[in-house]
Amino acid sequence: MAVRKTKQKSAVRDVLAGAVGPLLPSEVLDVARAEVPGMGIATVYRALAEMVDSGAVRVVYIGGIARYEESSRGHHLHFICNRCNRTFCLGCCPISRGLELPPGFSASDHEVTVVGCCPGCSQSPGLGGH
Amino acid sequence: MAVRKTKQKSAVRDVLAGAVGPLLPSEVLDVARAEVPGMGIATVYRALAEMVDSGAVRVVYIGGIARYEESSRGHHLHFICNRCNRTFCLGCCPISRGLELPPGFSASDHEVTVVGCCPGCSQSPGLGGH
DNA sequence: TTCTTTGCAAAAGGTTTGCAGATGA
DNA sequence: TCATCTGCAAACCTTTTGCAAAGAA
Repeated sequence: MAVRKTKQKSAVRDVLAGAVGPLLPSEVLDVARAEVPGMGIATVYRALAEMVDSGAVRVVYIGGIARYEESSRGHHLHFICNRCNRTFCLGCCPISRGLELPPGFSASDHEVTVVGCCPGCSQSPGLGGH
Repeated sequence: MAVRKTKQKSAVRDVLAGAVGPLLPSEVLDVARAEVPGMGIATVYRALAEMVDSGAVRVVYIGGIARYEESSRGHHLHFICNRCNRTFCLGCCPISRGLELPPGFSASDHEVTVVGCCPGCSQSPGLGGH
């Protein structure tokens, strides 16, 4: 079960490295195809799964939809604009600095996602998608 | 498009009222069938959608999976045990009391989910599901 | 009666898997 | 060489939709 290096996996890694926020598998494929024409969606899913397993990539669920980003970016707050549907990575997570749980509960992970309106859409009412 | 009252919708409402945390549609169906034998999953989805639209029920996404709970419970912190896979509603949400966003961003909603080990599983190592 | 709702089955997404051929080491 | 990886297509699963029959008002 030796892991091999392929141009498809490199493409996926490059796409995530160049992204400004977590991406959908379909978005990864669209960009990766510029590097590897004819690449298939199954390959994207398999590459992402391998990277998540190795810890290089993290899954972020926003509104029930999985998106992927480099885990080297560290834990942070995600923001999704409900007009243009774009995702952003904001500063530090507000609950990383102290989360109080009732006795008996221990946390191993947490997710925080904020939904709202981004600066671009705030300035141009009615132009956003969706 | 007058909304009618049916035993199926009452069953869904009763199930959510008796739940200790957000439920999956399939879990709602399992319990609702005790009240309405032969009920179908499509009816559950339609009833839940109607209740979400009316504001009576809220969708909670945990690990990319949609669960439903009464919105009358107010905004709070969700906890999912990674051993027994049960969900819990904990106290107040830690970021409701002050969320700072960069200039230009405005929040209309947010989700916080914590993953970890619940009191029951902490006390009986190895017994949990999954 | 009349229009909404239901259950069934098919359709629709997104994700995963099986397989034969291509390819990295 | 040869085990891993890829692309394709089919399989899966959850959620949605079409439709005829059942049911609320």
